[in-house]
Amino acid sequence: MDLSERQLQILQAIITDFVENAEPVGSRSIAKKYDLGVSPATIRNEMSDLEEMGYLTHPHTSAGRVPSDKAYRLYVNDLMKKKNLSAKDKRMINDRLSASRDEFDRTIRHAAELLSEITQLASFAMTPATNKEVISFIRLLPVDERTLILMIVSEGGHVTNTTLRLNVPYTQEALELLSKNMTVSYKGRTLDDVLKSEIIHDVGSDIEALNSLKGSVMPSFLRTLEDMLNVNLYMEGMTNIFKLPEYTSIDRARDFMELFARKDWFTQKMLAREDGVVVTIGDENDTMKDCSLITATYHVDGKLVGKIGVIGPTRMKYGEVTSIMEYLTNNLSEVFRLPGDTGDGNAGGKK
Amino acid sequence: MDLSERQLQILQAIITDFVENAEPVGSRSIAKKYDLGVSPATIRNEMSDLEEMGYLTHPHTSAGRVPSDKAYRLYVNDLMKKKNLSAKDKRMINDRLSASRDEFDRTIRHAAELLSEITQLASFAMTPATNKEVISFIRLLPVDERTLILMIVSEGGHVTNTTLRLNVPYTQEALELLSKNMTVSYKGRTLDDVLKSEIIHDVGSDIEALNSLKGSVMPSFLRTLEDMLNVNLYMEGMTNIFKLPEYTSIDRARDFMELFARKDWFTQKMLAREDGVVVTIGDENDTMKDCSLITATYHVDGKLVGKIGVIGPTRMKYGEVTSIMEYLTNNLSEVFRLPGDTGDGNAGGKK
DNA sequence: TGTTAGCACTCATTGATGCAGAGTGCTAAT
DNA sequence: ATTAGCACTCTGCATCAATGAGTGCTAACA
Repeated sequence: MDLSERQLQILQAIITDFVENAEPVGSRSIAKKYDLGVSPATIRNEMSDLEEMGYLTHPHTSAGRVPSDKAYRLYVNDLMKKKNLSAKDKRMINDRLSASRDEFDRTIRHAAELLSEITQLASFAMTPATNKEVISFIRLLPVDERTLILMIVSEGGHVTNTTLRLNVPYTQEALELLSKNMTVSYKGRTLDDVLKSEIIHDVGSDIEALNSLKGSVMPSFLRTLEDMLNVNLYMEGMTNIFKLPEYTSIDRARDFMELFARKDWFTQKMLAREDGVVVTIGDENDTMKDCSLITATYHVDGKLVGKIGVIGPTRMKYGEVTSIMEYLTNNLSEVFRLPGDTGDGNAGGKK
Repeated sequence: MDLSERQLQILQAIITDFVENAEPVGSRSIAKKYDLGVSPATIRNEMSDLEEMGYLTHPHTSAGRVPSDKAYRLYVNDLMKKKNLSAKDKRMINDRLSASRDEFDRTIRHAAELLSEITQLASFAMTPATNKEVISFIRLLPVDERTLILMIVSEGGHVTNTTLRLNVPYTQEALELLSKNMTVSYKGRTLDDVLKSEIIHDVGSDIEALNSLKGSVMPSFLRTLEDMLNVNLYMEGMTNIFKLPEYTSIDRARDFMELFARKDWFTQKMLAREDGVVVTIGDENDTMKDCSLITATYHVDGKLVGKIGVIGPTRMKYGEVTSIMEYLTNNLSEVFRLPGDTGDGNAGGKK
């Protein structure tokens, strides 16, 4: 039982209107504003049918209709048309992104800022990181006689470091030895691999000083590896949502904020989403039932995948936002493609 | 015109009561709850005097009294008595802090978490960083033929790194040369010194590849130096404030959140505060007029100074919170003192 | 048979009104 | 100097009626 052309038109009108004004929309105002050539009464009848089919709901008897999650889903799948970005927005994206093109994390953060600025919603961006990332090398650098820096670098150039302060002094030689020792052991392995395997304990040695140092460094090494999995998550424009009528209730607002205070949980959640532009609406998100979430992926050297996203109420300008995100991620992927690379994988990387 | 003993007692009672219940307190309830041996009428008279002197205010004629900023100031200076921490809190602080004692940033973050957990307020912690920090060495590490890591380490072991992606490939030799070259040039100088001076352009060389590489790296070097000034700021428990009655108004809550969205502004603000436990109340903070702010400093190797703080409404348990913060920062400073160090400065550091 | 006008009905919102309760300020008595 | 007593003020809450937006149904219409 498909929807008739007219029903689609009416549904679209209701969605458009509700997205704009955040208030239940009545038959009369639809008839007036959108030129459908039928009377309010007819629209009422159609609305009644649409409600029966689950596309609309009724806050109470004498209120107008509100689109349901199902309606938004239909809209996103079939009705929505991509909006062309304004020249201003395009320019802004181009300029702001390329301004910092040579510094990875900064670029990503700018992207999130841009996204929340343009959409006036809350946004986030995360750097690409997966448990499949491959360790390139490990360095231990001396600071003072008891302090040292542990640094792990992946093949993609992702760096994590920890400053360690030991109880006992170490020797320069032991440090260098361990540094090489560890690089040899772990180079080329994925994070996953290292974290799950027991090889940690394999790297025994006959040199006393080395073993002692190793004993101190290893626990932090593991934690630092885990840190590497904790991608950087930049959140921007969280306070934008306070401006929306759906969040004038303090409880709603608090729930929303608390969701994001749990950064790692949120990160996990987002990493699990599929690639490309993905829209989930209301109930489709098990938590955040009254939010919609749009995520998109960008590529680094045409391969490693990072995520960027927008969160807002289900009442959201899907067409606009997805267009912006598409443009933005394309631009990002472009920025992160090495010159001369055609996108065929990890070009330019170590063999 | 000092306050009489009785006036102080009454004022203290009002503050205690208001801090507890967040509601204007009347003469009758003071007389009942706090055993002052006088009738409500007497208390009323005294309250009237206290109001005239600016210690109390009146939301409206028939409401009870509310302590003013001036009253809180008096309380903090003279009336407040340090509270002994519960054994539970002490144990929690000891355990949680020392669990991660060897990893600096993690410890700091834990400290902020602890603080907001115990006080049920919003808290922050920042790692020590000053423009007086001294550069220890600079490393350039290869990732792939166009990607490299720029790493700056200060004498305190503070690390900042940036991953750079160049337009043209670099050579291994040039990289190593530049690395040494830069270390020689900047080692021992303070951040301030380097950022303000023009020496950046001095490091000319006759090797072509080196100069070209340097041209690409230098702008990022400066930005990375600036990043070093941007201390890490950890904010915790921001959502706690939603539970407070003074922030049930969405506008208040939004103002509060927006303050912290401006991280760098906030950081600057906090760095400017004096050392030790500092309490500023209401109007004493030029922004955040209805908040109180308590900051305290901790030491690293008895020298470098980091900050930790709590933000909440002026109605706050000053005695408790300051005690907690004192205990916590002492503990932190202890954790960050090298074994054997007696606190006489940068012990164990490079000569 | 699909469309529309008309009308009764529903329900949230708004503003006025009145009342209860908490608290003050003043006065007069102790 | 303290206190009891009382008039007065102001908020908060509940009640009530009016308003208006919007539906659902029925009957007329093309």
